[in-house]
Amino acid sequence: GVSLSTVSYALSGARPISESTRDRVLWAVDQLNYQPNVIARGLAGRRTGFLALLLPTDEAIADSFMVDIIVAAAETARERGYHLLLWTEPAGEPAGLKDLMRRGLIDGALLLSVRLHDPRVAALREADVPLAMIGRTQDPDGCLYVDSDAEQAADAAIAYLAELGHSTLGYVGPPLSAYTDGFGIVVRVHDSLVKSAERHGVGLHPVFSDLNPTALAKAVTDLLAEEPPVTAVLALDDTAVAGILNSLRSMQLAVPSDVSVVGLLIPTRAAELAWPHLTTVTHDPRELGQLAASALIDSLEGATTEVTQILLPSEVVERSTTGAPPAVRR
Amino acid sequence: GVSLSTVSYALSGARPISESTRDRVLWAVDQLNYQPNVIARGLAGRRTGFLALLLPTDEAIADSFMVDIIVAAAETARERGYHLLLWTEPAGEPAGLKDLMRRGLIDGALLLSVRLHDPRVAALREADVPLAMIGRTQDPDGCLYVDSDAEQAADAAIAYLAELGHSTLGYVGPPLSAYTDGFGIVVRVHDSLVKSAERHGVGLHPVFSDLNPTALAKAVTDLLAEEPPVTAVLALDDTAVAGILNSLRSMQLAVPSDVSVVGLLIPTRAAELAWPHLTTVTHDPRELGQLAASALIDSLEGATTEVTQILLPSEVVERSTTGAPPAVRR
DNA sequence: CTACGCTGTCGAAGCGCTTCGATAAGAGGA
DNA sequence: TCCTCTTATCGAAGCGCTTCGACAGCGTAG
Repeated sequence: GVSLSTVSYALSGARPISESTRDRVLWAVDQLNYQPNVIARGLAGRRTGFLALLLPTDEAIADSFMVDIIVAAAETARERGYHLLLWTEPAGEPAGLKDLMRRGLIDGALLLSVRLHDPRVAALREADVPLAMIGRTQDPDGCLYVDSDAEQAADAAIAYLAELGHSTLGYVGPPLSAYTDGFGIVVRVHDSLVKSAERHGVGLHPVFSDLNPTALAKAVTDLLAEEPPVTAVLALDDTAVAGILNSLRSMQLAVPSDVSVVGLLIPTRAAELAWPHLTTVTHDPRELGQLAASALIDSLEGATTEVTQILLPSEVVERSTTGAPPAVRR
Repeated sequence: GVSLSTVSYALSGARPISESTRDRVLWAVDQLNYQPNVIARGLAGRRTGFLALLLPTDEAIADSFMVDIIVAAAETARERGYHLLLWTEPAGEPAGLKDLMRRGLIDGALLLSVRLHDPRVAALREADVPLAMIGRTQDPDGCLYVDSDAEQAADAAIAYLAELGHSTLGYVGPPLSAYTDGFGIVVRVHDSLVKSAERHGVGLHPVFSDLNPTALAKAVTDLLAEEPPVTAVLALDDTAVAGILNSLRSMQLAVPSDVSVVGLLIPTRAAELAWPHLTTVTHDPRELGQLAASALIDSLEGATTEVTQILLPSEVVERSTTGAPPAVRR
């Protein structure tokens, strides 16, 4: 019983509508089970309600918990009335990305697996598409991001092990290619570990290893051959941790009485699948996805004027792979 | 230099256009770097170019390789000019799904983690939305699907172990809730294992276990306490396999000389992360995603009249966890 | 040489919404 | 009482494309 435009205003609230009219409109909407057509709305308005989730396909680091980030982001988007579009492309050359944006399809983009120098960021900023990074570039000034606080996590791990009495630590990092490719988390964790070890006055031996069992066994052997030998091993990836635990077992070394093991930025689920249950510095992929989607939508809707930059703190959760170093050197 | 409609026909091929005109149009398109607006196209035509990827959030079985399926499906969709929309919702009550369809947003849907009785299928068919299942319902007649051939996989595993000389097998299946919830793959693998064992004249002891190390250790202990004790253990999930291998190690049992272990439907990547490298009946999540997306798009575009129903065969890949049973009973 | 069909092109309508400018109705000041 | 200023509502234009019906131009058959 009202005009088309009145309905539109009643639903969007873009212009004042009297309470009685709005009530009638809402009643009718409810009665007819009316769902506005997303496509038409996108055409007419400037906003489309689509967010792109940029998923690099040239990803070197296997992350079995990526799916948690994705699902959490999708859920958050949906709750707030947005749709998440999956866009798979090599991060190195985001050619298709430019087409995507020229098509006027998306309101914003969520970047996964951000590298220190990520060409996608430049492409998006150039096209003036709002974006949120899960991770961050080397210089994320003025750019919205949600990331793990690698510095804090590394420091917490070192402090914890130092406190336990360990004075010589090993770090099994990803293969060197991950550093040269510029994966932020890898570089930041490594650098922070080195700094923290110095600050806490403990020795740190970093090695770079592929994720296969043979390479990991070699890495562990090398660390134990140091003089003095390491009494605790840190690792960044749940696969690496599994390999390290296996290696130690096959060397007849007990965890944690001979060697302690700490997983950096490992989700609870993974920590509890390991055996013994892994002491970790925590990491919550769902929170990462959820916060990033929220922040992006906030900035899209102008809810916040400031640029959201969140570093998620982590804490040490002691499980069964850590203890005091052995009293007598082997 | 031509009319709007001519351009449209030249690009879509919906009506015959002379070669010279088409060439001019294509040249101009290329010159101007023109990208048709997906939204407008969706509004005007009947097709929108969006496919929904239905991701259940009430999923009981942790599948670390879901992300491979998703990425493969997204890549395939993109190659063929479609966009993949992530739609997360409990599979049990697909209320939001109906809204999605009423909105006229999607051309078709890809169902992940299909259950034997999946309410999503009914909802989609009622709304006349074409769908492709990754997995299949109990009675998938007339419905497009791509699934692992659980029957064949189970039979291959049993045949392989029987051939090696094992006569008493154990199967560590997921918790009973997975059966009552009706996860197709779980039920089919279980039933097929039982049938195949009978056919090959070997004993089979199925146990149902949670995925945590304690429960798995208990399951393994139970199996080894059978009379005669099992000499080979099958499992369906890579997490379960890891737990089983750990349990055996801590019982001082050697793999494969004391006990053989076979992973059912495990991707190569997971098999090679285990230690020792796991003998598996193969499973390719990427192929699943790719084929399902292809099949859905084919049917959307009327490329095939028949209903695609693919059962992907798997084969036994012998790695380092299987061998002949021990000559002397422990 | 005319009539007919065919192919290739064009113009216009419309997909379902948003948004702008305009208008009617009511409130307040002179 | 008349005029002005609000406030709530309406009508119409248009977002960028597809698609239908129409029509011009040409070849072919009668």
